[in-house]
Amino acid sequence: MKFYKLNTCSTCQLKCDIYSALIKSGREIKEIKPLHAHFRKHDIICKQGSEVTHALFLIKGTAKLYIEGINNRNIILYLLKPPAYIGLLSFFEGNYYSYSVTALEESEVCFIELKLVKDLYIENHELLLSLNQAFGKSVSNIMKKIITLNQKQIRGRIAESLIYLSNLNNSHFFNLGLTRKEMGEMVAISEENTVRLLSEFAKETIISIKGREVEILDMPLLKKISEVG
Amino acid sequence: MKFYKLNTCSTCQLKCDIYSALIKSGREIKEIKPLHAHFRKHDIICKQGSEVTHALFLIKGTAKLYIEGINNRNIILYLLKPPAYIGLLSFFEGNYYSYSVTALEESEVCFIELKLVKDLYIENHELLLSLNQAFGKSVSNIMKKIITLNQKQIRGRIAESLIYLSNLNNSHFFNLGLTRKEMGEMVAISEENTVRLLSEFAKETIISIKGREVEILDMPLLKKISEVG
DNA sequence: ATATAACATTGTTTTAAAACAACTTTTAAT
DNA sequence: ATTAAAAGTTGTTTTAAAACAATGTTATAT
Repeated sequence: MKFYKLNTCSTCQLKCDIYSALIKSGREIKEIKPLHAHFRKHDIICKQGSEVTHALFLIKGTAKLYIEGINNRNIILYLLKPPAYIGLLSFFEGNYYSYSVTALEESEVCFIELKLVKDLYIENHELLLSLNQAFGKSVSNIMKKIITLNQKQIRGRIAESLIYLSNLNNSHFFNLGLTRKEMGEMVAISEENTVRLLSEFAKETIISIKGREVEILDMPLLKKISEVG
Repeated sequence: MKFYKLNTCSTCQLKCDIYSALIKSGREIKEIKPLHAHFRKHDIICKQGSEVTHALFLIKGTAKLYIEGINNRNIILYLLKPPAYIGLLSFFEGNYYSYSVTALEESEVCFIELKLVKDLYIENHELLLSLNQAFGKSVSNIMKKIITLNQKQIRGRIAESLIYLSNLNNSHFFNLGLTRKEMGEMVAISEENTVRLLSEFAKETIISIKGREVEILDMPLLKKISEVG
């Protein structure tokens, strides 16, 4: 986190659930004291094992959420684009993050004091329910991920992550936004095999790839590959 | 589920959080209409993909919670012993179970209408918070599991599951309660390698095993093996 | 009591994917 | 503009674990 500034919700374009809850609660906006922090590429937004002190909300940019494993090997669970709760999975869990989040590009994050959020959702169960919804959705995705990582072959796994990125970008044409290594970390594949498979898919004209610019040429086939394993 | 009976909370020895919330809410106990169902060994308590209609609470017995993967290959996430919320992870998520739960021995499960629980926790955020706590705890365990499954070698993984079972039973001497195949499913190892490793550990006098009766003889070494990978 | 199915074991072969190595290209910093 | 450091690529070797195969053992049901 290189620099940050105090912000007010009034000037923030992205009205989050917490803001709505605040308004409903009849409290003063100034009570919220949101801190907007800027993160540069590669900056750590929150660190596995560290204490959860604020609710974090991604306002701008992209970030990767990953578990830090053994021998500096990471597994990326998913990518975050605004609006997104960053600390969500660790939020109810307890006091420490069970994963890390790092900015993939210039990003902006709103820090809201945890105590305030807790006070708010005790008054306003709608907020809590909406947090729970998002929470549960993540869990469901993680279940699918466990199966993918353990039971699909690398070809199917790479196919799957290409589909994931295509959905995330709402287009068959998109920029990876990740290094080949990170791309591999999304589905627990070595960097080398990631490169190899992307080239393979390109040679088979399933995708076209130039640098990090990808176009999916045959989505049905890609889906098939991803399903078979 | 072979047979079941209507029960009242008054006769139930295991006073759950839902019961406490009900009392606090000032409602009548009879409102809760809990259905106690008996399950035999191998019976499915809830099925991946099916609708979530009740809150399930394990009262007696043991059950395995697992994801059904590709080609009938399952991954057991954890075992359940009373008192335990069964449907918890899918509870907030939405309408369908993202995993299955099956009884490992004669078990008893209390079914409580979902609507009632939701009404209750909207009135009583303590209930919701306690559900969330348990929920978050599960998530944290799953994170660790992902790393274990992907980054540890089978020796380390078997060591880990032996430690897990030892903790679950609060003793260095316990009955596996699982077939070798299921034991393997806890850490994504083939049945054959599971057998092999258990014999190997026995030969190295790290454990002693006769049938399903296990005694851990050298816990420090087992922990070391589990940590190294 | 006997048959049948489920569970357990052990040695051997195959295979998928990592690791290694050597090199090129791109990007960032001074 | 030059150099250093990331990032990307491709062929080869190694390895861990699954799959296969064959057989033994223990439950379970009739």
